[in-house]
Amino acid sequence: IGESRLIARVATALAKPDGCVHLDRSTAQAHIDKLQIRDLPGVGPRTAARIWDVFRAATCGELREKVTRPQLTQCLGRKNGDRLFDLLRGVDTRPWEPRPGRKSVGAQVSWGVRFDEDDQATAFLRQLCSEVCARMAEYGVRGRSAGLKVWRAVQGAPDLLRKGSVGHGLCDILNRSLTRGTSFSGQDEHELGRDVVSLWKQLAIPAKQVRGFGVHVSKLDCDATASRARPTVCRIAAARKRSVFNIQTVPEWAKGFMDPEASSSPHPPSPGAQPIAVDLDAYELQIDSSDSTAARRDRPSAKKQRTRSGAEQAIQHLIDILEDELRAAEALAVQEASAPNSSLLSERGALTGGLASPVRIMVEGCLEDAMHQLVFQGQHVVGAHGAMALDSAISKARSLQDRWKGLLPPTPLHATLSQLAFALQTVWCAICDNAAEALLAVKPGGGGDSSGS
DNA sequence: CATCTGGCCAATATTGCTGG
DNA sequence: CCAGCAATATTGGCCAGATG
Repeated sequence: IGESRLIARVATALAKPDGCVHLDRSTAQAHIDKLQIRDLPGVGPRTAARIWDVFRAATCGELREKVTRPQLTQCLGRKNGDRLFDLLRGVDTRPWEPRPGRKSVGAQVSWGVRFDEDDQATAFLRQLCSEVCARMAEYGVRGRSAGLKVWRAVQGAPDLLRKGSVGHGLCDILNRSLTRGTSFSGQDEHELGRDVVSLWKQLAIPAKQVRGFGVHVSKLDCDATASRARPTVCRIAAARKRSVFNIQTVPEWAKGFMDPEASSSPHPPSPGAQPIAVDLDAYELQIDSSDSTAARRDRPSAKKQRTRSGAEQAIQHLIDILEDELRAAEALAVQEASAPNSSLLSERGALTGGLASPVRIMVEGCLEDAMHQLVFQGQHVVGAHGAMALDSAISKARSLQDRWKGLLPPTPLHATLSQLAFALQTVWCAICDNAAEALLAVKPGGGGDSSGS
């Protein structure tokens, strides 16, 4: 726990395993000084090497003592130099956005890729373009820029650096892109393929040296909020029926969930069931540091009070909703157990071989302690945290709330519960909306992990 | 011995900065 | 504004120690 993302990250590292550490700015500095420069966000191997070449500094403490802001901006550029100078002092102003809007669509394969002939590489690229177009069509976006990424094997690199016989091993990664006046749509597979293949030909790399390809379309001309990054179960559920999933507002489908007329769900919710959704905008949430800076002195204490109590209300609100949802889920489970063949889900399950094994949904919150594992068998919640029931998970959330009260700034715990709600909401949507199909689509044939997680 | 739990890491999917 | 490229974020697979 810290006042910035960087300090929270340092604290998290100190807290492992199985603990929790709260660092304020003054105590954080000593820990930041010990970090390797490479450990700072935004510093990769090239930047770290450059800093070593110019300043002969390997740790944050060394660099902080040796270098002025102008020296750093001269070495790394204005933006990176300024940012790194601040990070060295624990100042990290990056905002946290749980689900930023999508800005590109792509697909890449860099595992198990081997070609003998150029034609094979070209055919593979066209397939990749086809996949990208399918995703663009699914998300309903168009884009003007096509990008190609190529993994090229470093000649003579030792096999030790390769995982198994099909890993990409040590590679140079090359990027090329081009921007057009008009945009590609999901139907423009041929045009995208033509542009990407021309970028590939410009590189003139022998097909035998290729270890992977990536194709990306960016400069999207769409409502960036309409398609969220990181598609998982919710994307599949959403693609089937719903258009937007956004925890910050009550989604349309959640409203529909309450109205049997508006939903094709085979399982109309029991009377009184509430969708798990919370309007975060209704609460003023912010992380307060515990030190007394001028900014804090200037801030009215009444406002601080409101902030904290708003968050506590939000947490309570979420818990109430979760408990309502649990009751509704239990009622539905009982109803289903008494007439299993009446449900569309059961029919689909029979057709596809059913969900033979439980489906586990992992929910990771901001706090390790708040990790929950929900287990579904078919459409029934059969456990959480292994044998723990869903209500126990909620009890655990309650005990966490008590445990951290007074110590924890409001946001992290609230975020944890929001994420739990998010997952429940997503899963609940999927369950009510042909879950078997959606979940089997996630992992066709249920291969891999025997529990189908 | 099976399951739980936490952690690591490669693969995958973006995002954002700099220099021209 | 664009191309090139470095870096981050997220996911899933796997593993090993702990636990019952």
